Amino acid sequence: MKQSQLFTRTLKEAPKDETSFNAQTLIRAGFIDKVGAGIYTFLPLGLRVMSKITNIIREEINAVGGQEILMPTLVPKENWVATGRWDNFDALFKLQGSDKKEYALGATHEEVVTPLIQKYAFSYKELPIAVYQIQTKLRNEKRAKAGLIRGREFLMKDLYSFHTNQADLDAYYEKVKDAYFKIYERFGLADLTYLTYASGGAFSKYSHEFQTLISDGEDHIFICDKCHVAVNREIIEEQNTCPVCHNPKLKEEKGVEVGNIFKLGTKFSAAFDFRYRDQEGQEQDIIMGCYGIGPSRLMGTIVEVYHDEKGIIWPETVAPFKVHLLSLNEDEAALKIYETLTQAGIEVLYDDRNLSAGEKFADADLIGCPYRVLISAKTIQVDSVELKKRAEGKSELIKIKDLVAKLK
RNA sequence: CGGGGUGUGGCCCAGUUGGUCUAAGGCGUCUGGUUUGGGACCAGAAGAUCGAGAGUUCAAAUCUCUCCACCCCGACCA
Repeated sequence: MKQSQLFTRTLKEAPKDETSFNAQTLIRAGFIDKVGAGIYTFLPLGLRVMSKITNIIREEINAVGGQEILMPTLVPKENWVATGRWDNFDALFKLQGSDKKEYALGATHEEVVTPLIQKYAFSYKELPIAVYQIQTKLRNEKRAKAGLIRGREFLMKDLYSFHTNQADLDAYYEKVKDAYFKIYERFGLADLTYLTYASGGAFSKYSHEFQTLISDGEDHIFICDKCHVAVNREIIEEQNTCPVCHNPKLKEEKGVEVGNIFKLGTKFSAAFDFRYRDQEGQEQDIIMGCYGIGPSRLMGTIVEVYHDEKGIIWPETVAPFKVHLLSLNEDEAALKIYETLTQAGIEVLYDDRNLSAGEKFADADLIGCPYRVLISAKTIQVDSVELKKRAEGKSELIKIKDLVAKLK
């Protein structure tokens, strides 16, 4: 991509109607645009990052047998009434169709997925089933805050599993837990992300959150350094030692919830009277699990974790482009390198704009591609370019002919 | 939803004891030229119903009332 053609551009100063680092920086760097409180447009750079994030999630959820579907945003009132949430879920956006029929915008999808699976899974032979979607969720949060961390409209991967018995759910739950850590590992967040014990509601002792430590986090958690697990503030009263090793010395930290997995038991299947026939022909309860992870929130979290005073430092797995190519008055040679790298399958953002060197450097640091390739009169004299990692201070001269191999 | 704060060209902001505001400056944008190793320089230009509405006044960005939007703290986050 040539930067002269990229929609949109960077800002020198952040708009003052955001104070969180992730929102300020993503807006300044041209990844997102703010539409209202907790409502954002994802611009080309931002959407590229989002696609990288969702693809990684997709791969790992597919690997544990999740099948991707896409459910509607518009969910009829009767579905919510069936589970009692029409009146109890106060973050629902409700609206009325031209036929006076009422709907709520999808804030979560147990109300859609449960009757969906019910139409197909009559027998133990069909089970277990796990389906998921990556879809925009709408929640009427009383206070949106912290940029992408808590929006009123946000992207969510929600996986739902249906089982014939508790042991099967328990086993699958552990598989998904492992998949989540693989996902965080690929975002470079595994070290900072703690499996966190949270309230399990009526059907299990605990649910599990995945909390990533950030200085600006909205949640308070109590971590055990030895076991790399934590306890959420809501249950610290009853669980004041490490749930794994019973270490009583838990350290309070601030985190952001980047995932949540939940054993739902029969709560939703019962609401829809969803049962199956076992081998003896007897009717049995369906046991459910649900597993959420928010790609847009993750994007904000990654920015909160990976940055310096100059801008973002994207992990290579989610960077909008791998390479930012800067030309200092060597446009002809730079274009050749751009084409060579692109043909080699390397994602390049080529800054072909007629700007001062300092401005190009500043933008490259702000946008945060992992590698910066610089070509100037100085480097061209020795048939080279200067290669610098965004995360590191030093740069090295690389022969132009070796560049593709170096970056592959 | 309770408390606090802020609204002035696309962005940052000066002005807010009413009058000299026909609203200043910086960034960005456009035109022309000179520039190019860390946010260059010169010359010129465009761009604002001062968040909205109502009111007070000879006179309102400035005072009053109502509303709206956004930010922060808290509550909430099934």
